[in-house]
Amino acid sequence: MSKRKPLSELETKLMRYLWAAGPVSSEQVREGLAGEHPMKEATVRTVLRRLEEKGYVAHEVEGRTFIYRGLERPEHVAVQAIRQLLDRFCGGSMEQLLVGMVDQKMISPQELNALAKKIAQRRKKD
Amino acid sequence: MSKRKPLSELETKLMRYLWAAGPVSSEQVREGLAGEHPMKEATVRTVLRRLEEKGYVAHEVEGRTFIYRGLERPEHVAVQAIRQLLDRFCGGSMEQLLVGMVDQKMISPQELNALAKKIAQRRKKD
DNA sequence: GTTGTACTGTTACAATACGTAGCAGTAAGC
DNA sequence: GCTTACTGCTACGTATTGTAACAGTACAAC
Repeated sequence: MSKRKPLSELETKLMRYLWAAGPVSSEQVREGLAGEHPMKEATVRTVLRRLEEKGYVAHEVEGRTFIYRGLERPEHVAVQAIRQLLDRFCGGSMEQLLVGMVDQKMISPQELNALAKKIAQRRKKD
Repeated sequence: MSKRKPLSELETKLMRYLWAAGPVSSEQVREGLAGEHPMKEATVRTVLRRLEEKGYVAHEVEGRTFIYRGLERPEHVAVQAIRQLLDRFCGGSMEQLLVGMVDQKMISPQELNALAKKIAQRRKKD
């Protein structure tokens, strides 16, 4: 059940680029990240391959070129990671976690309340 | 700014024990985890030392013995990790993250709403 | 149809991180 | 002094990560 290997630092960078730029070739990835993190093209391909092994991306062949795309929305990856955090640090208690967020001023009680309402509202339209 | 190394699997186990058991010696940690994860005492001490280097625990000397304690509440460690997740995967948007949680049925809109209210209520008493 | 060219497939290797310890040193108590 | 109970320092195999070269192959252009 989605007990996937976590993303390393560099892998995360590539994923972010994939999510932002949509389906791209390895060369495009290299160019896109050249400023932030220069790599040889072979390096990029290795990381992409590993990402595919880990199940985060897939590729399709276009002509002779592999076009990669992220398999999941970033929020989903984040949420899966949070699920682990919950178990590991908060005994699975979502309340504890939210309280912690408020404590650390990650979000104010007002904002939290407003967001919760907003989300509930939007959900009603099913 | 709190750009700390993350906890490994085993390190997390030790932290959980420290949080649950309060200030303890390395030997106590070993005994406490003997069922779940048997280790030699030297191993326990190495992990504790690394935890201290990473800034998760501190020790004080009692007689000849080091007594370790966790520096932060577990929820805080979780929240810090979430902060990173937010930046890395949701462009810092808390809303996106909460929506993701609801999408993946980590929490229902109703529960979220109720918790938000509860937390806001409790906060008012300052 | 030979020769580049543009890709992918395979393999390698150094640097960390992790789990697991051993051994040396030292202070305390007997 | 000798033993005990600790800590300090060091080591080491394995896995992961970042980095990449080299080999093979198919299309493209002569």
